[in-house]
Amino acid sequence: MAAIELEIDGEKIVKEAGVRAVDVVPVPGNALAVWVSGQTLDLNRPLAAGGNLHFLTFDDSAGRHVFRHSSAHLLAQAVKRLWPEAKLGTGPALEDGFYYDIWLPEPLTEKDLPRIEKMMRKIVAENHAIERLELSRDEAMALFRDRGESFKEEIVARIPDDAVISAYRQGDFVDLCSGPHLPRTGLIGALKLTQVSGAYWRGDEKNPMMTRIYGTSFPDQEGLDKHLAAIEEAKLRDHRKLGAQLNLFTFREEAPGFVFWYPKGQQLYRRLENFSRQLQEVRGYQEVATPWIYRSALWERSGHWDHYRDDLFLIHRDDEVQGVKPMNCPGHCLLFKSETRSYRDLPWRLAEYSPLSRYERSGALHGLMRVRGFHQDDAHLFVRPDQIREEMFGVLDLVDVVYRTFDMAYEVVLSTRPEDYMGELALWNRAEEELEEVLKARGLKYQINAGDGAFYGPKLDIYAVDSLGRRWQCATVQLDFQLPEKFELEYIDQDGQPKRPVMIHRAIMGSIERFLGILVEHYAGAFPLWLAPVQVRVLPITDNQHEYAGVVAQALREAGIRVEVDARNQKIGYKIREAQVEKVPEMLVVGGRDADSGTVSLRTREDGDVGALPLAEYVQAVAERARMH
RNA sequence: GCUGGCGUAGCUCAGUCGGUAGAGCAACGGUUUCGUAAACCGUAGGUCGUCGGUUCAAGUCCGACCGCCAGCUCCA
Repeated sequence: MAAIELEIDGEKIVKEAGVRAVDVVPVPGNALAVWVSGQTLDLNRPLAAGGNLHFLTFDDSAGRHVFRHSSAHLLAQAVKRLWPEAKLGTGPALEDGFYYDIWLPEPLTEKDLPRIEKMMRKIVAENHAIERLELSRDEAMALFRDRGESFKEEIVARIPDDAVISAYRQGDFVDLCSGPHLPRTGLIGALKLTQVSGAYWRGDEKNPMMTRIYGTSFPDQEGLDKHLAAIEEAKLRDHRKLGAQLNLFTFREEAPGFVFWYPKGQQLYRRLENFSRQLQEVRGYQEVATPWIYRSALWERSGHWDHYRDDLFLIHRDDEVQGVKPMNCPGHCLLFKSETRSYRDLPWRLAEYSPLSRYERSGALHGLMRVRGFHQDDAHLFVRPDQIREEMFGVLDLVDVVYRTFDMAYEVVLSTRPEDYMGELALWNRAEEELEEVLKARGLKYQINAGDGAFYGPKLDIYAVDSLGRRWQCATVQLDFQLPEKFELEYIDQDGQPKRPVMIHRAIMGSIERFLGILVEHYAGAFPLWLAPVQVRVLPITDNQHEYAGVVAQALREAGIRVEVDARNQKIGYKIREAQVEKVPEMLVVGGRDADSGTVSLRTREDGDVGALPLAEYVQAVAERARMH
């Protein structure tokens, strides 16, 4: 056998070809798989050629992926033992767990999960070696036919001719899989099945419904416990739950998908909207308001009728059909057209916060995150082609200010020309180049999703990262070369000739409803002082301090602070508890001592009792704190 | 929209075998006047999601519909 040279952590060793990574691993316990020459391989896979070996552990995302993928196989093996007539679909690893789609003769419920977990643990204890098999297509077909795995046969049939067909065996179980996998089932130290639901085979409603079982797994119990605690934390932060507890909003079955804002929620909502107005005014945006119902001819012209019709709320009156707007762009195009525009008028930046409606399918509705009636911090920029770069720069600046204000990091994805693009290729190329230049000029790291742009222009999607590390797509910036065509928009250029402007669709928060939902979860309902619907609550200790509490509140109101007095006949501990539960940022306890000396005893949501200070001093300080954002 | 689960007081939930509705919190009334996370006593509150069916009798069993939850799908 030929000798091959392997490099591990900078050290070179020479071995015979066919040596396995597991034979040369420096720390045997931790390694789950190996990264060599651009691919992850099983530790047991014989190495044909030399190269740089990097051993993957649970700390590597690729290592976790292998671990969870093997966990999915373990799940399938357990289910097959319990229900031999089960037929396997597919079972991939997820970001922090795994699932397996399995056809079963009877539906499962969560009550069945402990039984399956128990069987999984048994198979872990049996500690089977996990072994890779390479098969010809005929062998693979025969193998899965014998086992009654009709879905697997279907997958085998779809594998391209030049691909290697592999399967993995562990004890009595074999699954079609390209791998890689853990060397032994015994490595899966802690696991939990989390939920069960339905999913169509290959994601198509016309196909049979499979049972999808979700789970997660870790090398040890500690990791699993931490993960489950994090899930609990996320549940506690669920904006639907907090929204009800904090009296921000509610939903009613009389209007599914539409929000009822309570005064405190509306206060927050207005705050966000005004924050956006304030930023945009400074940057030369002009706010407009355009109609919210248009005759169908408008939607035909804009292209919505063809592409978006099922999502429109339609109104049939007087033998004609009208549609409630799902977005503002057509209205803004009509405004642009209403006068002759000069090249000097551009860029023209139109902002609008009007209500928008989209008929989301009933199963898609989800609290504030997916509604049928909403508003966006929407704007359209009508620009000359030579202005694209500078305007994009300005938009990204706005994005940066907004997300920094809410203490959120963000990630940018550039989506480029799809195959079915429309418009001039030269314009596309130039625009894409300029977008990249702007991203680089701003020092932003970005990913490219080649071919994922809209047919009418390339776009930037911006993902906000919240305090739990979750990503939310909020801001989006889309160049549009098509809508100006459809609406025959023109400006008169310097040379006296009519030219076609480019449109930039952009939203920073996106849907303000949804953004507020994200903020509720991001802050766990404890909004920073400048946003909090009630900034200060005054808590008189007895009825004797009601008059003084009124004086305190009035002084704060005059300083622009949103303040409430809790004048109920309750003990101070009760009032404090309630204010804490409602996450009021600052509480002022006022008793006889304070009334006599003109002080307030400050207690903050985060730090508890701070102590007494003169009223005037507090008013000035809190007004200062409330300004910072 | 599809599959599964759920729907009882404002909220969180109990309600056995089909026999006619229950608790805590909140609300309201009273007592208490209190210094940093829940005082005490009392009162009131229900078309058991809606409609239909089975039954002497339905919160409970059956069907349809509505809404919510999870997932799928969708999100030009």
